[in-house]
Amino acid sequence: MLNKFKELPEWISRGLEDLFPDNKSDDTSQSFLKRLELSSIEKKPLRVKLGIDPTGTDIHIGHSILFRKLRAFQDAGHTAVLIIGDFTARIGDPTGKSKTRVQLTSKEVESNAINYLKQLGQGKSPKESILDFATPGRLEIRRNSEWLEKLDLSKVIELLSNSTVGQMLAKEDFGNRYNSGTKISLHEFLYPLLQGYDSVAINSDIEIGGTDQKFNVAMGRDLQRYFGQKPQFGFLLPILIGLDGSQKMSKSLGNTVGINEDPLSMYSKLEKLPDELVYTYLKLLTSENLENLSIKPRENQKFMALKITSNFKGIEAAKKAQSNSEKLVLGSKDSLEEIPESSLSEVNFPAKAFYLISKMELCSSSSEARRQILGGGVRISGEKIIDPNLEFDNPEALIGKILQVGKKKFLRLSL
RNA sequence: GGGUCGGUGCCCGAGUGGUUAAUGGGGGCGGACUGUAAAUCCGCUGGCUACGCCUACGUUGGUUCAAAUCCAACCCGGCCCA
Repeated sequence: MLNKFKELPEWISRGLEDLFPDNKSDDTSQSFLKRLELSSIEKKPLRVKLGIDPTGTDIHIGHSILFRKLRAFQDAGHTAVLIIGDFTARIGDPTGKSKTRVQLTSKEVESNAINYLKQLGQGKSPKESILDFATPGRLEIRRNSEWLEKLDLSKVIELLSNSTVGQMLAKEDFGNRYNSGTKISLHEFLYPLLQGYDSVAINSDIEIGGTDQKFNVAMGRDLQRYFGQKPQFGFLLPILIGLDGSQKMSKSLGNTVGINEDPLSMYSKLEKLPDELVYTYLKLLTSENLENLSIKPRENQKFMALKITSNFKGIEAAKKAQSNSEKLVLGSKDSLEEIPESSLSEVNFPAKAFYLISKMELCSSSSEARRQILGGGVRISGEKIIDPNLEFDNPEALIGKILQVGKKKFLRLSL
């Protein structure tokens, strides 16, 4: 499958799912290779667009595939144009949605945006960050309210005239929703056009996106041509399947690994990834050679988890996470190097077991805590407790002990 | 705007006056097993320092000893008509 793009350098083709247009002609708006050549002849970096809508607060490793590719372009000397969709976030990308998205206020959007940039490594050295924020000329950060807010109605109508209802309904998501009788608000039709107009506003040469973005990216080409620009290339990367092994990684499905999770949690989630996905994760999220993987699935899982974790957290932290994770499984929690400590100061004594657990935030509610105890999932320093009403008169008896719910949630009690 | 159908717990979906925190499935969580997995089996799945109390079936009122279930108005969605 990599053969599909065999004439392209590895740093470009790795993980690439679709590149369009992909003609062999000499036309620099039809052949990606020619466009690349032109850029190097003219010594003019390509402008590589990636748009993010700051709708949530956490970036997960699925998103990072796109950023990794963007970074690869930066490292090759091109200019990454990161578009913060502060305006479009207020509409909400209908892509992949089965219902209308909630609209956000501009305040929420801005604080999300700042959070995103921080997660991408703003302020850090290129070595430690996901994108290169530091090298001059490699990164341009733009907010699309800059130009979208200024569009007046006549311009909007002009944009709208570039597309048809048939085209919109041909787009999978709209089509499905239309056919299943789910609401589609008119303003949602504007979204692809606005995203496309972003490409015009920044004069992009390439737009990076997930495969689900094909429609929107293609719209950018149409509009660029309409406005007399050389149309961009669509550079589509796969949508990462989440930890559940079946659905795309997405926060609302709870199958994500966030890039600002602590190393142990990141590693432990990754090391139990379904076997079928291990290869894909290695391909999309690391630069490792995929030729000589182990024949033992378990080894590969660990290798993958280690590599990805060290990508985000550094090799030291990743190794530590691996060894801690192993100890965790063997049940010898006492020997763990890093158990998060948690203070009992919020707990009123005498305290019953279920109350203690919910207060320590190992369960989401005291009822939940009660159930966990009854279900046999709670241990104090390795010893299973079965009575939710077990009472502790004072904190002294608990200090230093490890409170554990299930296999993954635990902490050491302190004053 | 008119007609019509519908809005139930994380999701889907039963229930159409009274043992109801509400059948069932999915998902999730916990336990056993295992490769820390998958598959399988078992249990749990509103909240509250709890043998009791509170909040829940679009919203607000009403009828009733009693309502998710009946009535009214309103809000939201689908479809048909304009």
